[in-house]
Amino acid sequence: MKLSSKSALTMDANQEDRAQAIRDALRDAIVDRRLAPGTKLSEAEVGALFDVSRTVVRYALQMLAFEGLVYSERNRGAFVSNPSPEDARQVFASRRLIETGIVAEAARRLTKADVAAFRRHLEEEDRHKASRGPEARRAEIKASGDFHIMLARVAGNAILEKFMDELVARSSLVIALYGRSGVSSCGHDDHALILEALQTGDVDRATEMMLHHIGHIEADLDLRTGESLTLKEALNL
Amino acid sequence: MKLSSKSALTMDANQEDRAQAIRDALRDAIVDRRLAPGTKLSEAEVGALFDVSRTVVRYALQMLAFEGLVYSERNRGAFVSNPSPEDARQVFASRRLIETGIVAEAARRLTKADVAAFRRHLEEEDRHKASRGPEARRAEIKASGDFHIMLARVAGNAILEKFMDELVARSSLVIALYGRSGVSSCGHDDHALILEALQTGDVDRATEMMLHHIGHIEADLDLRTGESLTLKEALNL
DNA sequence: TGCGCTCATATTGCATACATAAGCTCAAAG
DNA sequence: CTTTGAGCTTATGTATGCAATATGAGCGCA
Repeated sequence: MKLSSKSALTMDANQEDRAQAIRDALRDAIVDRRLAPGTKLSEAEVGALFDVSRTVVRYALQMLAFEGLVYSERNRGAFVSNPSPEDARQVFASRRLIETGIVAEAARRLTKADVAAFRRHLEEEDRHKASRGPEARRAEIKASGDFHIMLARVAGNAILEKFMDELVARSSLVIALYGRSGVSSCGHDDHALILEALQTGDVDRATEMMLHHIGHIEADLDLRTGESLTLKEALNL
Repeated sequence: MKLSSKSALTMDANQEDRAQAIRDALRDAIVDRRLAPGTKLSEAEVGALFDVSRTVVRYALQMLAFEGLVYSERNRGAFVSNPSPEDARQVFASRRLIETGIVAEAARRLTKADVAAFRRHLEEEDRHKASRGPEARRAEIKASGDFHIMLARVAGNAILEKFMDELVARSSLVIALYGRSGVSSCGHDDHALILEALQTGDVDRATEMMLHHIGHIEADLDLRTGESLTLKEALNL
């Protein structure tokens, strides 16, 4: 079953890690909400879909578990994470802290090439924002996260960059779960404002913009649904 | 070969994950410098030492790779990480950022029980500091890291706590590699000062103490040794 | 009817076997 | 004497088989 080629996954020059490809595919699916929180990710099933053995699948699932997108219980298997409202708050509290530092460092290191890359990225974000349909919205959310990952890369700290990768992925899941408006991520062109502040070297303003931005995202969440979601969790478990 | 029992590992109520036990044992060995950076961690060899199959070992090695204590190259195997001076700087830059946030949050949440636990811990640290011998120094370094992990736990953010786990482990490796004085971690009773500031609710002072503390640790490193270590890297690879 | 128990089934945990790539030895040629 | 390459050796990547455990059905009993 060559379902692997159907999975939006290239698998092309596949001499490289298939486990990583599977991880990416699953991550996309989770972040895009195609896989609902609580969904069981059976090793055999995933393996059949990608035409690999359980060994490789286990490897991919373990990576996702480290990122927090999947949780696994011994002798029970792996499931798509179902972050609680408290988890969501912690994700954004962490982002406030880390992205503040990233902005400060990125402001010092920003090159003209970086600015150009950011501009291109913002244009792409706008394109997706202008388009309609679920596919465009998917792309928009992904691009929105990529902005923050780009910023982390500019900051030049590989560790913080890794942390941001994880936080962005978790954020996407949280937004998918608790997001109210469709275009939850960046209705305010916050990214453009942040870039502008960074260009002028105004670190304080860039930091403030970043905090506002994160605030916007979090404000769009509906984290007060406690009861029904707790019930849902119970059902999923 | 019941070498597993020799490995300072309990393996006692071993119905739980052996992979995790192996990971912990390897982590301790790496952090304690019993395993030199660059050392190859052969799956078969580790498996023989712990009397488990390669499957379990791979799982443990993968976890360590995620933590950054081990790096693995495809078709070549896993090796103890050999962080560069730049890596070391990034570790401490990350710690400055994250521990600042942790201190602020911990100050708000600190309970009397927490204070008591910290006091007990500081006494233990002092005991180790007073003792002589490599074993005591090992224990001291470990206890020093545990202080920061305890603090992260008090802050009540599971994500930041996980990040700190990783950063403390990486720090230990870096200190083992580049530390100048033996008692590199906390010659100044910084931990006591931090706790004191936290107790009085003086967040600014606690933050300042923390930054000083991290500064002390980093100042004790000799990160300017570039050449000889690069050579060593070449030899190890 | 409701509760608990046993057994069947499916899935994971782990070990092992096979496939494949990297490294090494040694020899031969320039 | 150096260097290059073929073949061997060893270790990793992957698949698969077996044992152990959790889930669910069916049945018996209060």
